[in-house]
Amino acid sequence: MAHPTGQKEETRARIVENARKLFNRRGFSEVSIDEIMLAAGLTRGGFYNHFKTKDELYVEALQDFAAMRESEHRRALDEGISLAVRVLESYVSDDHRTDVENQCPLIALPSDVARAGPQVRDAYERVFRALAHVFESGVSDAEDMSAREQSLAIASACVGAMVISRTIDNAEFAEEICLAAKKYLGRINGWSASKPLQ
Amino acid sequence: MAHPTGQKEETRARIVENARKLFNRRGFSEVSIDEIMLAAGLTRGGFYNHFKTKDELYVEALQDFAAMRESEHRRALDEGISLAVRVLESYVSDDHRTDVENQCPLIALPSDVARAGPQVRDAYERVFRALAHVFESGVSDAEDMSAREQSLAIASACVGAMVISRTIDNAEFAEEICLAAKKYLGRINGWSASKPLQ
DNA sequence: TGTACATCAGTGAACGCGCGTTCACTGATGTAC
DNA sequence: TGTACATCAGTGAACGCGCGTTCACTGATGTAC
Repeated sequence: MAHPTGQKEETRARIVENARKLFNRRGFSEVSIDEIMLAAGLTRGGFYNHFKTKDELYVEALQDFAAMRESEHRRALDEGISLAVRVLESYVSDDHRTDVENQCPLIALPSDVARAGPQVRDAYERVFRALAHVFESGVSDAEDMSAREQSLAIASACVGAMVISRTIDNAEFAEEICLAAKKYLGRINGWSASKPLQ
Repeated sequence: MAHPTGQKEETRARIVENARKLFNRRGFSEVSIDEIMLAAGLTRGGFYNHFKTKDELYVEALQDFAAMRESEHRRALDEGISLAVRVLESYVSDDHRTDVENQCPLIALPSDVARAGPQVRDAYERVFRALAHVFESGVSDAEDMSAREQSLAIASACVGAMVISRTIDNAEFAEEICLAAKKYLGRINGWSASKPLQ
């Protein structure tokens, strides 16, 4: 080893982070390796010291996000915090809509992922499961619908509202959709910011 | 005019239709003009007799879909048919999920459109408004939420369920999400296949 | 009705360009002695 | 402690390839006479 310990890992992480942000903003195939490396303060050629292919980086970027979210949720759970309300509030929000770089990839990349390989799709599914899991703990089993079923519907509704509002050009209408969805879901579940569960 | 009347229009429509299906399946930038023209039984070079750029075709494909849906809805309205239930049933369904080529572009192309120009995004918005409009007629104003607000939430929830379930690799899970969302939305609104509104 | 001509939808080769990937090289830094 | 050497993360030129777009050409068909 003729290099400082951990430097390679740090560089790799920097590439992944910059890639995630660029992918979020402009999509997988529209972002070149050149751009990613430049954003990370490096040059084209070095990419292949870290990744075998561009696809491998894509998987990595999604897994990274999934792991981050999972550990956030685990931490909150350990502290006994009920997340359902606060996740709904922050996920389906104008801040989240406009913060493109750090947006949830469920929102930023659905079409890209739908056409990608199984590893990429698995990583995406993992992010979705984490989101649904949060809601599952915020609802109760009902006679005609299990908490799990409800959580899948709620999570996909959150994603849908954000996907649509990110795609709509008209900011006012985008915001309206965002707010309507938040209100609708909160109302159904008896959730509100002022009256959090537990 | 040294050519049969309407032939050029017919050819153009064939190109648009094939493009729409290919875009739905694989996305805008992943489909080449060569492929589209081949699918329409023509060769590369002729494309520019019909369109100035590839982007123009993209707009056309979306507008075509929007117009089709709008006229379908108008026809149903004229016949006094309430569409909310039947659109929910058919939109959030496994048939719709797997029929990739004829799928609603709201589901197939959100990320692509989010990065496209204003004309493309306007055409996409038009498709969404048509969907929301259908639901608006199926709900009533409530004390805390107008019918319009509810319809935006419902429409975006439908799209979300389908976007997620199309992206998920695992068919069983995809189907579960689809069914859960349909059940959830139907139940909230007192809609069911056996008990349609009106 | 028959013939010469004009039109233009469609053809296919060619062009630039950008991108993913490869590769020979560099030079800073850790290690052996 | 000081010096020679080995390593390997990072560099940047070069490669193929595919794609959007252009363009000179073709040939079937409608029109003029």
